[in-house]
Amino acid sequence: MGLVVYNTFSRRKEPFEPVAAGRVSIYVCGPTVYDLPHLGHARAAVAFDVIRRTFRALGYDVTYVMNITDVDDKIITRANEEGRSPFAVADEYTRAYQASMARVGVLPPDIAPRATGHIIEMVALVEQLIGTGAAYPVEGGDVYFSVRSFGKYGELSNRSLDDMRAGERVEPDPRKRDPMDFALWKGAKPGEPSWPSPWGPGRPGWHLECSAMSMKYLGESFDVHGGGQDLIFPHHENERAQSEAVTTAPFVRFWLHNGFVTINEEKMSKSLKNFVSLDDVLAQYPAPAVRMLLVAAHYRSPIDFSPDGLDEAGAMWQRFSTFARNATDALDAAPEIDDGRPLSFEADFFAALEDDFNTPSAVAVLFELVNAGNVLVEQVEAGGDPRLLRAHLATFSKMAGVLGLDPLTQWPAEESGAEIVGSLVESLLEMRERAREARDFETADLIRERLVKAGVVVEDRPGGPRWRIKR
RNA sequence: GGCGGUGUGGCCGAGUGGUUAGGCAGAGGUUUGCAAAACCUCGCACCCCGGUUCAAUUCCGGGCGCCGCCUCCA
Repeated sequence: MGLVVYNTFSRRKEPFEPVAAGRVSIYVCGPTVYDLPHLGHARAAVAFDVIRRTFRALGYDVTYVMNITDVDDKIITRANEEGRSPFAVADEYTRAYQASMARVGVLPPDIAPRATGHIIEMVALVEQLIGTGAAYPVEGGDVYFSVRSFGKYGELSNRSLDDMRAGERVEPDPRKRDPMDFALWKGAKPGEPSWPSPWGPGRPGWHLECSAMSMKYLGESFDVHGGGQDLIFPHHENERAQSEAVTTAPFVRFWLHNGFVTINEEKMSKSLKNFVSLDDVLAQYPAPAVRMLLVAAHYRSPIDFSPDGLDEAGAMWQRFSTFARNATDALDAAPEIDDGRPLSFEADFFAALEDDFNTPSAVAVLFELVNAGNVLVEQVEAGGDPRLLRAHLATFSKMAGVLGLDPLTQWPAEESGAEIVGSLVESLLEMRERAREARDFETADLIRERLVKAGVVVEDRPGGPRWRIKR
């Protein structure tokens, strides 16, 4: 089979072939840190986290870079509103972003470069662009990129400069040669953070950092560049223009873009003020449910956010985690034998992921395994051969882990005081067992009802009761 | 207006030229002191109109609906 990936550039699926055999270099546009991350950020982070894990599972040596944009108009605006330094704002929300993403199981990138740490590289890039005639400085310390100088401008987003001119909405800056020219470097205004440059003190334009940092860490040509669909134009178009105007080499082989999270069928975004912060969602729903919601749809499709959707995703997750636990318990009582035979589920699972990271199909395979596995659990509990179940559980763990949804290795109890709660539940269950032994079911049921009310589900098993927290 | 995407059973959501997606919810059953969990069974879906074909939800053409980008945005 082999991996096939949808490339925004060609607008079709293509067989994946990396620049260097066996290795994959990935650059994903990270957040501009001026506010708390919302569900949309989580969607992008999880989408590319799964993509990254898939590459790894397929045997590639992966280098994964996600930047932090920590100098930007909005950060400055926010800092001014709050009367503090832009650096403090950026630092606060960088931490918030990293912490929130970790909560939904996103692995930290191999490299997480910050724009402000790469001013030298960016200035050098601008100098080279001026040298080739692709950029020009103007009065006021700004430097612009000349889109007309780059013949391939518009190829990525599939639009022509002439068509776009019709859509001009703001009156063009008279200093620009073409209205579509964009700023590589912005001359400093009073009160703004700035760095010295040949064109006077200033700061980098938004697109510049990604060109400078991706090429620094991954080379002039790398394999995968990712981000939200809203970044295709102008951000990625401009990045490509800047980069290739200097190197003349193909900047990126595969452009991947994730779909949006919507609310009431409308894009979630800061400007529409309809966003839900990730932390707010996590305060009400378990993290694995949130991740399940994101993984149960294809990464290029929109996902509509709703409480019902999260509840359903939570139910799906419950089925995963219940199986893992039931299987583990059944196997604990069984002899340690493993015949190491690969199951057909594994081939189906990876075939799904190799088709443009089709996580919904992959999830379906996991459910099929869970179903077969649950049947085996009962057989093993009845004294049957544990080998097949052991293989199922191991395979399940491995595959679910590729999606970042392995109940066995992830999602430790976040609740503070979990141990205390645990011992209290155990005590109550002990009393309930005594009541049950005395056939005092009234008392036994009362205890169980109270526990259920508190969010604890009790399961009576042949070997004694078992409980779990349900939200 | 330009460009891109999309329309699947109550809901979410894959996919395919003729053969079971999967899940959630719901109904019945097995099991259980009762539950929970699990298992079994059930609903015969593919926006509309043409066309190609022995056969189309799947291909082609047209139409309608919805979403996104074209300005900062994951």
